[in-house]
This record gives sequence, C-alpha cells and structure tokens, in this order.
Amino acid sequence: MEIRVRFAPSPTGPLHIGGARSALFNYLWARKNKGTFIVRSEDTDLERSSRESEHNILESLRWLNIQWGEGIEVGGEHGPYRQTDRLDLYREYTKKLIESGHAYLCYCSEEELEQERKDLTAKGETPRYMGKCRHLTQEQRAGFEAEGRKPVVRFRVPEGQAIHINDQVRGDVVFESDGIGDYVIVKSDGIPTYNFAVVIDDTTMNVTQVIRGEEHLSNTPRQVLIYQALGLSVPEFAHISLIMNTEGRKMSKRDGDTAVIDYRKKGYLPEAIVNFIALLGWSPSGEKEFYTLDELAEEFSLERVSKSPAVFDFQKLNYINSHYIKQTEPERLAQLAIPYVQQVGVFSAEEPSAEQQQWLIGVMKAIADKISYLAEVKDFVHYFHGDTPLEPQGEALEVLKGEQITSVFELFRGKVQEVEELSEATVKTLLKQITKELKLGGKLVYMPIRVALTGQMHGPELYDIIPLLGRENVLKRLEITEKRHLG
RNA sequence: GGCCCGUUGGUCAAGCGGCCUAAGACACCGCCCUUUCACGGCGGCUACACGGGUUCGAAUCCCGUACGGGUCACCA
Repeated sequence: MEIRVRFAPSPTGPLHIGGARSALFNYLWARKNKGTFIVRSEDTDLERSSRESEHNILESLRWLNIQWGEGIEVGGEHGPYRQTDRLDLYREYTKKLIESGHAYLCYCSEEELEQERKDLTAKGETPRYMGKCRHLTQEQRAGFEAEGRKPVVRFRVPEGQAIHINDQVRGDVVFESDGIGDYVIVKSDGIPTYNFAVVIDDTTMNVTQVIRGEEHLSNTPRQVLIYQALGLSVPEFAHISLIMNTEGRKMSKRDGDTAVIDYRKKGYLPEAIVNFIALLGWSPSGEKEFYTLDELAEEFSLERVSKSPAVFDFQKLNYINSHYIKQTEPERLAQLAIPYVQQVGVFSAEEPSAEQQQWLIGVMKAIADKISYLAEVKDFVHYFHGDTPLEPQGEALEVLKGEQITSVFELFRGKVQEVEELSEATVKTLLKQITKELKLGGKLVYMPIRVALTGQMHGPELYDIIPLLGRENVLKRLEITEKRHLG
C-alpha cells in the first residue's frame, strides 16, 4: 500500500521549529517509502487563522526545501486542501453521525458548562461533559431553539471501552473511554472542531500514517472513536516528543527565536536548520552528523525516533550552521550577506555594483570560518571598509606604546606605497620583510599594524584585511592612528 | 486533580539482558599549531533519577516512588 503522510498546520502564526520538524519527518518518511507527502491547512479557527500565516508557513517549508507532492497550492485528487473549503464534506459526515446516533445536538450554555467543569474539578474528577443533552426530546429541542440557542454537535462517547492506539514511536497506548466526556465536533457556527475535521480529512485523503507532535497523543482516542463510529480504518500514528527550551519547558515564543523565519532572517542556512532539527528527536545509526536532505531521506526511520523530549540547543545549531557556512562557496555567502551589509549602511538599498560584490566575496572568504550565522557579518565589515579604524581600547592602546612603533609604521607605509598590487601574497611577503629588516619578532610587527588599522587585537587575517581595505584606506587608517596616538 | 507520555554526563544522544569499569557530537578545560582570536589536531572532565523485584547476569524486563512534560476548550 502506498504510504501517505501529511503535515497539517493551523495557520495561526509563522512556522515554528517544532512544526518544521513534524513537516520534515513526514516528508522524509514519505520519501523513504516512495510515498506521498501532503500539506493541508487546518484553518477552522476563524478567529486566529490568516492567509498571511498560511503563506508564511508555506514559504518557510519551501525555504527549507521540504516539498509536498500534494496539497495546498500544488493541488491533487483529494482536495480542496483548506478546511474552510471542505465544510460541505464535514456536514455530510456530521449528518451520518447524528443519524446513526453517534452524535447529538447540545444546547448547553457556556455558563452551564463552566459550572459543570468547576463542580467536577472540585470533586477531584476529570472535568468533562457529562451528557446533559444526550437524550433531549423533540419538544425540549424546540424549546431551546425558541430561546434562540444555537446548538453544537457532540460525539457520544461509548462507555467502558478501552481505546488502543498503535503508535510507531510509543507502542501500544491505551485510554479508557470513561475518562472522556462527550466532546464537541461541530461548533455552534457550523464549523467543525479539530478532532472531527482531522479525521475526515485524513480518511478522505487516504492518509496511512499520522506523524505529529506528542501534544496530540491525548487527543488521539477521540479521533479513533470517530473512525470507529464511521466504520473507517484507523491510520497508524507516530507521536514525536516535544522540543523543549533550555528550562525544559515546551518551546514557546517567550524563548526568543522559535519561528523558522527568525533563523532565516539571522542568516542561518536552510540545510543547516534541516540537519539540526532532524537530529532533534531522531538519531542516525552511524556516527555521521552532517546530512543533506537526500541523505536524510535515505536514512530516516521512525524506529530511531526518540521517545523523550529534546532540548533545543543553540550552541549545537551554531556549530552545525558554521560548518555549512565554511562549506559554502563565497559567492553564495556574499549574496546572502548583502542585506546585513546594507543594514550597517555600507551598501545602499540598491543592487550592489560588480566591484562591491567582488569586495563582499573577499570579505566572506576572510570571515567564513569566524561566523556562526550571516547576520554576524555586521560585526565584521568595519575591518574591511572605510578609512577610519575603531578607537583602540585597553590592551590595544598599550600595543601602540612600543618603542619599535615608529620604525614599523614607517617601513610599512613605504612598502604599501611601493608595492605594485596589494594581494594576499604581496602582503604576506611585505609583512615578513618588515620583521626581517627590523629584526623583530612577529608579534611586535603584526600586532601594532593590526591595532593601527583596525583598533582591535583580534580579527581576520591581516593579509585578508589589507587588500580588501585598499591602499588608500590602509594609509589613511595608519595616518589617523598616528595622529590620534603618536602625537 | 484525572488520564497519557517520558527520565543515560550541562546539552543532543548510542545502547534493545552478558561485547558497558557505558559510544559519538556540542559545550567546557588543557596542550599543540599560530602574529592574536578563530579554524584544525590531540587529550581531559562529567551520566544509567531513586527503591524494590525477575535473572547466573539489568542502563536494558516488571512494579512502586520521585521528578519533568502533555492533555482534559464551541484552540489546533
């Protein structure tokens, strides 16, 4: 049988890391089994859903290169793929359930329900609906209607039934139906609730495996009950553990960057994000730690999905991202870095000139092994651009007080002026010549020049900085330092 | 509170009854390389939540306790 899986986000916000991981696992599982990956939109929460969020989610998936073969925007045989476009379908099934006695109309008001919940909680019982409207007569219903009450549809939960869930990650999980009250499947405005719509969608879309976050595990028996009432076959489930923050709680917006778009904006590479989230809750059998999407699709298995929650570790993410940055061609890095160079005002909002692009490529070559994500280029551009060095502080200031300073600077200036072209090679030899001619240790030559040109004791290699700065800026920076610190 | 899930080092994790005086990675610390930082290389640190069973033998199986999480909505 063809494996069919799906990712069904509700478009109430941007795609979060946890959602991205669910999508990824579904996608990988589909590819591994040569099945189909479906994306649909669960937008039955009219209040909070928006097309903007839906768009953001889809964009984030595309950015991660998680492609779906069927679903929203790409179409397919089982559409439409937005729940609000499927209302007629749900109505059909609602009718079936009511006619077969598996569901009934309920006219209870919010206050009544609230009270019931309170009472049950006070007694130490699970707050649930106790079935007040289970056996309304025709007259009672008419009465409520006359009052102007709008009914909801509730599912009649059978008594004394054990509900087994075949979970690929957790094994056989059993729930007792008695712990579940009759729950709403259609709201008073006629819109189905999640637990109902999800069943109808999964069944009509022939979904064979439901891979989703663990927060859905407790809801699963409600869904299974609906499958059974309708006489439908129940899919297999796989509930993936949650992603936690550093405090061990479910990751939420308060923990900073939780949306995929946040990472995109900071200049993380999509292949790094994919690699990282794949390793959150899943582990390969070997010791390899860097995986392309293709390799993941090859290796992925539900068996190796962890039961226990994973903590989102920023340091590990940075490690993985910096690995990918080092591997990426400088041309692509430069392209991705443009916005950050614009943000610090070194590039204008316009398309950078060919010359600027060349310069940026050089910069990226020089700093590729020093940054964890692209937004960090903002902290590095000052090394390579402009005629004014940063003001040296503390130790750097001390460096400029050495006795050899004047002669080092003189020689350096002369050589920079004389040399035909400033390149990595010429700068390297030029610096070496200074140490030889003055018979000084490297540190006594390199460090003052570094401080003179950058104001800093650390940074990219001098032979990278000097050519990119250009002769004019180098001389200007040297001059400024001399004026500022050598009287 | 009821129900459900989970618990190997600071973090991610391997481990499916003997190969475990428990792998690997991140982080951290030290050394080497180096003009500095970083990169890279080498080495080190630190873990089976607790208590009972079962077994010749348990991180691995069972039970209980503790702790963490999820869920109990006309949210998904």
